[in-house]
Amino acid sequence: MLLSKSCVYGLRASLYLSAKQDEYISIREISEKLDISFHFLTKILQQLTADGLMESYKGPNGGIRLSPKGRKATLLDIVIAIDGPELFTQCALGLPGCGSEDPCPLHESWLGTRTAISNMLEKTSLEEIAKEGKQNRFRISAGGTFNWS
Amino acid sequence: MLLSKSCVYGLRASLYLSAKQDEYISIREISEKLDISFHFLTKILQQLTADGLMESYKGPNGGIRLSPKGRKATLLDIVIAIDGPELFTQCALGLPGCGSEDPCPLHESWLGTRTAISNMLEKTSLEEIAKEGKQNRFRISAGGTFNWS
DNA sequence: TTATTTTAAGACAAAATAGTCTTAAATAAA
DNA sequence: TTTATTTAAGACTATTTTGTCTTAAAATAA
Repeated sequence: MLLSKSCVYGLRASLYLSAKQDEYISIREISEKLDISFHFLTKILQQLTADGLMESYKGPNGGIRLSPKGRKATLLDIVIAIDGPELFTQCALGLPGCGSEDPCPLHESWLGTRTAISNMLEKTSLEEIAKEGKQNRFRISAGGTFNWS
Repeated sequence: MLLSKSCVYGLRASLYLSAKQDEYISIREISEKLDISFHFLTKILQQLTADGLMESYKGPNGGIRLSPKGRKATLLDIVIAIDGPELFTQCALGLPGCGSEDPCPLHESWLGTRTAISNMLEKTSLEEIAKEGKQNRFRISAGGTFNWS
């Protein structure tokens, strides 16, 4: 699996929030609409909040929203916040000493491939994806029922 | 992580065997040279044997070797035998209904990226990598002590 | 103030992955 | 035949990831 489940949940929730305005959205709503365990999602979003990508507010009409930083962020920022940077820094075979001077058999092509992965995640901000989403009605749930409006 | 640990161990053992002639190599030797748990490696290699990519022989001077099929195989064949094909067939967000008619935000670029990954793993057979390895002395262990000879 | 709604935090459980250990079966050599 | 060497098989443990549940803390409104 390229991305952990936690990471995928974090990405989908970020996409959900990107379609909303600045109001706080309850995690309960997100978890129900995207069919993700509420408590599990809460933990993941706490990470993103700690990272400054989201802002939360307690109490009635509280919830979570993307911070300004989060709106400018790309999917790569979310992935690194949750799964860490290893995918984009390490040898494909996990060999500590692998490098251009002493490469594993995959070294050269892995450099290109992992750049392709990071480009894929980096090329558009959440803000921009939200715009495209409103045009293209991108799927972000298994049921495909999310309304980008 | 792109590949599971089991998968990486299987790849490194395959590369080790690719450098050898047709004789049986003991799993003990591979596990010591590549610093992989012996019993764990045994299980992984049993999978590859069951898949017809390797051949094993019990008893003194027994061991394991690549089958003719295994010599012609690519790293992609090893990866699919151990981690399964999901990485190359599924949506990046794991959404069941994602497809060109109803895509997730990553759908289009993921098609290209996952092809890049599979090309990376598919472009050379173990046989060919072994030739290159003998020229380039590719690293396949953390210590980097493997002798392609 | 009191009750309600929400996130925060952390204990706990379940499932998947990774790793260890013991015994069985096959083979070869003494 | 007996012993040693090797893979096969499976029970078992440890760790990581995923998921659940309870309580605390903050905020709002009655």
